[in-house]
Amino acid sequence: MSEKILHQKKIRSTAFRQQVLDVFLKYPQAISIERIEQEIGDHDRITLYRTLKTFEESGIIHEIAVSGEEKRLALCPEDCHSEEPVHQHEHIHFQCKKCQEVFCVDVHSLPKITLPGFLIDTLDITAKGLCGNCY
Amino acid sequence: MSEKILHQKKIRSTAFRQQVLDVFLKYPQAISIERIEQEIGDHDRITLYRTLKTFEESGIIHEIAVSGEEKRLALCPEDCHSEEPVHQHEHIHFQCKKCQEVFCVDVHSLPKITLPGFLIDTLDITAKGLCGNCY
DNA sequence: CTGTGTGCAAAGGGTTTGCAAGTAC
DNA sequence: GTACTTGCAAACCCTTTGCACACAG
Repeated sequence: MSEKILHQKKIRSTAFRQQVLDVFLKYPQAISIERIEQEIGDHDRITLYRTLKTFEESGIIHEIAVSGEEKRLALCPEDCHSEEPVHQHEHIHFQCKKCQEVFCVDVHSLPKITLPGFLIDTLDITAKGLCGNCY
Repeated sequence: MSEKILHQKKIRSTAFRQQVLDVFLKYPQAISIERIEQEIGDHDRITLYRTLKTFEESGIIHEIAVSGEEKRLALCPEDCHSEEPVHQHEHIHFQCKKCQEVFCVDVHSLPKITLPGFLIDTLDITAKGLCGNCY
């Protein structure tokens, strides 16, 4: 599975990359680098950083900034071919105030917002509240 | 002005804090730590970090996470009494794709979003596009 | 075989901690 | 006077860079 994805995204399939990608496939939510490190056990941290950077540039994962907390990473939707620094997905992020987990949630349409004096192109929305496991 | 705000927020008014606060008062947009450092000239970096932390805890400023970029800081609305780690304001953030500046923009009402399986409490929205100076 | 990925060492840079001296109130 | 703030030194830790070796295709 992970091997297939790597080929599909046109990057070399190595044991380490498969291992890292498997962590993303295992979790439905957005995860921190710390979590990844716990999951893959003994490893070279430098290689991990380079792997994550490659994944991001290849449109495999995207970064989610969370105010006051460390950033999270999550799988992109399968159809992401973005080589742009900021990926465009039709989804929003949800952070649970209790368990702190961050989820990517697909939505059919994003709300429309207009601001006088600004030309809005894209929306990046992070909702907060309680996830299904916590209420 | 800055002295008044510091008293109002019940923290000691020192020369350094006034200097830092003046930078925020000078800029309408959210600024990076780098920008603050440029503005205040020669200074002790450690004291600056502690000052910013104090400001954040006192509800004077709030942090804005921007994916792939360094975080920004901006003044809270005057009525912010939030001692919570995450402040609640009825505004959204806007980042210009050309000049990269981040603005806090007041809105009368935030859009309503519902997600099956999630209980949404607050929305954190960052719009991207072009600001008035860039189009 | 050739270009790419990996792992180690070292360096870089932002941020935090400890503590003594200075300052607001 | 007392508690808080500042500034310096040092430490921390995440992240990047350089380079030789290993490996995918």
